[in-house]
Amino acid sequence: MKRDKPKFKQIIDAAVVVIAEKGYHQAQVSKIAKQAGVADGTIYLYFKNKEDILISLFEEKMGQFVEKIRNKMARKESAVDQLYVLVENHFLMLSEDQHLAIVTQLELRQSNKDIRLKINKVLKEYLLLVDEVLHSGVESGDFSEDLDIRLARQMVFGTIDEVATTWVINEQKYDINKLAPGVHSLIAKGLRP
Amino acid sequence: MKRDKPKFKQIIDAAVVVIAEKGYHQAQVSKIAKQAGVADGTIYLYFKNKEDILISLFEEKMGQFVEKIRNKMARKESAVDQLYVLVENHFLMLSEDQHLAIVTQLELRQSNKDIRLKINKVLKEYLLLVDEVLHSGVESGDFSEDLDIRLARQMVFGTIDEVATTWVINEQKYDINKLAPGVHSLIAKGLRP
Amino acid sequence: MKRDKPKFKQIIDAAVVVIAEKGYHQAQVSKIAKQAGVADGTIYLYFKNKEDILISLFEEKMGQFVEKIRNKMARKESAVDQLYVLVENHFLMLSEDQHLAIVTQLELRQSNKDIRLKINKVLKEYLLLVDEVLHSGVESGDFSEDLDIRLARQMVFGTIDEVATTWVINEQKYDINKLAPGVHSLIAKGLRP
Amino acid sequence: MKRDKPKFKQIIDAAVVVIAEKGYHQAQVSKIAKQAGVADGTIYLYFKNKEDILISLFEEKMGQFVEKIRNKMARKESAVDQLYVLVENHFLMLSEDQHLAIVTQLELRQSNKDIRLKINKVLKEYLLLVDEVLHSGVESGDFSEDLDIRLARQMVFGTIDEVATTWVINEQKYDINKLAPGVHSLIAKGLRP
DNA sequence: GATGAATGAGGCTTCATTCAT
DNA sequence: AATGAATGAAGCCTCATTCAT
Repeated sequence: MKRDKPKFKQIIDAAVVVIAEKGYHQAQVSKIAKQAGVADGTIYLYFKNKEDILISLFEEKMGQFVEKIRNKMARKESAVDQLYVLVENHFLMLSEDQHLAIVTQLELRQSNKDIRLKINKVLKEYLLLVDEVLHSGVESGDFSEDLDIRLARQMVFGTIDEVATTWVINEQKYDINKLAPGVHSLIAKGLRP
Repeated sequence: MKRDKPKFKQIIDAAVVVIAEKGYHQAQVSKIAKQAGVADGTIYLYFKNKEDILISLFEEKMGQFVEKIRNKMARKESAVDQLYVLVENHFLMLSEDQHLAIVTQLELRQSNKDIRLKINKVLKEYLLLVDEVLHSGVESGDFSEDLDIRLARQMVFGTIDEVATTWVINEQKYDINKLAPGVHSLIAKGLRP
Repeated sequence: MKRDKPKFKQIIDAAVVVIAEKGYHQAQVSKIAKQAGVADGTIYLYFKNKEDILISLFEEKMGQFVEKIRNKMARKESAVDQLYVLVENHFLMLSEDQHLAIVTQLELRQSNKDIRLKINKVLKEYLLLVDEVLHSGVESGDFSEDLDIRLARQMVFGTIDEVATTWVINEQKYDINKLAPGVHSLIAKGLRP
Repeated sequence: MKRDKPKFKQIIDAAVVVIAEKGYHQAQVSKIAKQAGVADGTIYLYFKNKEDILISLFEEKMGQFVEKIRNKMARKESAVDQLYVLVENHFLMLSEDQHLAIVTQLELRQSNKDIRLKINKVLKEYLLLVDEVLHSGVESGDFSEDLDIRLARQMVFGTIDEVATTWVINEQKYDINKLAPGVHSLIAKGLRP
């Protein structure tokens, strides 16, 4: 499987660095190849085309992201606590990889519609995770029983995403992890019965 | 003043239509010129460059947007009611101009970092409006006294924006105006003392 | 109409020169543009793509070719004489434009299938001309009454084309016009009753 | 000798199949290797480069072709009969290997000038065969004594080749063997005293 | 003021060939 | 002898912007 070969990850990591440092439109395949330490043509042994690099990048990183959060959330009982884990780790993981934060919050958003549609599919996994917490919260009575799950999910994701994007736009000058309690509080209160 | 000449608005409106219908990356200057009924070169009598069209577009439309909402909000006394006016009219104005909704929620976001930074400056005006409501709500005791205004603003805007974007991605199939009460409720509860 | 603008012909003539001198695979668009004295992009104001240059080239030149020969043939009464005019002028026109001869006999034949199919359509016009002569010859009794027109056409064209190609491969060292009587004699005898 | 090892022929036959089925420009070395059931690198143990495959292909196939026809022609006495054998077997051998017919009549002609020049050298053997028939015909009085051998050869080859090419372009829909008498008649009459 | 023909820089991708195993 | 992963050169086309009319 291509995804398991070292060069696959090597190229994806190179793409993250190049896009973060040079910007989406300045991230030529040749620059990514150079950063990865391979020839231009080698890229195409592992990826169909440039678009495929970006989508794979998102799949790979977002996949780990969702899995990690899912695991950590499983250890908490209450939906409110799970929600805290979600917010906390979302911020934690962005702050652990500054390049990736720039790429996902800013650069990848200027990709064309095709790429964004495929990225959205990957994102669905994350949104499903949010839905699960919301459902379980409604059932346990932690959250309002007439919660519109779809709207609530949009509030949760919209808020977290906006906070993250603002942090990246401000060049990650402050510690986003410190914002987790405040964000969680705003969200959790909105969801309460 | 160029902004007041008929062709200035004519070109901006043409840009909105072309971008909404063809997408950001297919919105060439020549297409905008054709839609506006002027020659390519004429564009450059009214705008410095293509980037300037997009920023002016956002300034023009967002300016009217903020002004209208500000007026309507002024008629309400409580911060909670003002917040409702904000949400309601944000959705109302997007639903009144489907092309503009597509442009601001989807297409303009794939512009490069430079343009997005300048757009963000225009957006500040709107965010200030949110801040005002939040401040007045804190002062009146409607909202929690230890509200982190910055975070709260990000929740308000992030939520509204995410709801709007989701609606546009879903091709405006449902009536976004009907979502205003639910969105307001989620937000307002989050802000409560 | 684009075909009538001076730059259209200018670019086609440049293409003939470049292809003849550098060869089909070395005839980059930028070289053609340089030879034509225009910018690379200007090519694309007159032609859809590189393929379109080649097809237009063939259409333009072959069109004139067929028309001239048709006019000259009209002045002759007997099919045998018309056939002589055909052979004579085919050779004459190739010898008048050495570059074009190289392009049509050698270089254009290494184009891909798509281009060759479109070139074949243009060639049909020429083959129809041959068919007309053959038919009239059969009717007048100059040619055998059980002539298989299709086969006869293939002999006529195959022979003329082979003679022309051989002449070009031999770098046009001898005067191809002098071969017209011999070629005509071989062909005409083959067609006789 | 490399030519006698099984893989040599195996690769050439694979090349014929791939070129016939995918077309000249889609016949990458890797596809030929796959079809031959060897690794890409193995090709280069038997051939200097890709060009060498194509030329060897033509040599190999054309060599057999000429030899077979020469043998069959030897059994006939008169030049006219020998000419019939030539035409008949030329068509017969093309119709016996449809892939090879496509390759020699259509695909190999889009190779670059270098390859085509080398192919022409191989073709010389065949043309010499034609010359021999023509000479013997002139000597025996079957053909005109002032026959221009060079021109006559071009007529013979040009006609046969054009008939064959037309048949391949028409996807070998009809039986080319049935055309041999007609073609022979056209040619032989042209050569007569 | 208005036009629109002309400009020209810039990057993704393919594929013949090599060479360490 | 055989493999196949890795290499890297090379060119078509788009489109924002200019400027002579």
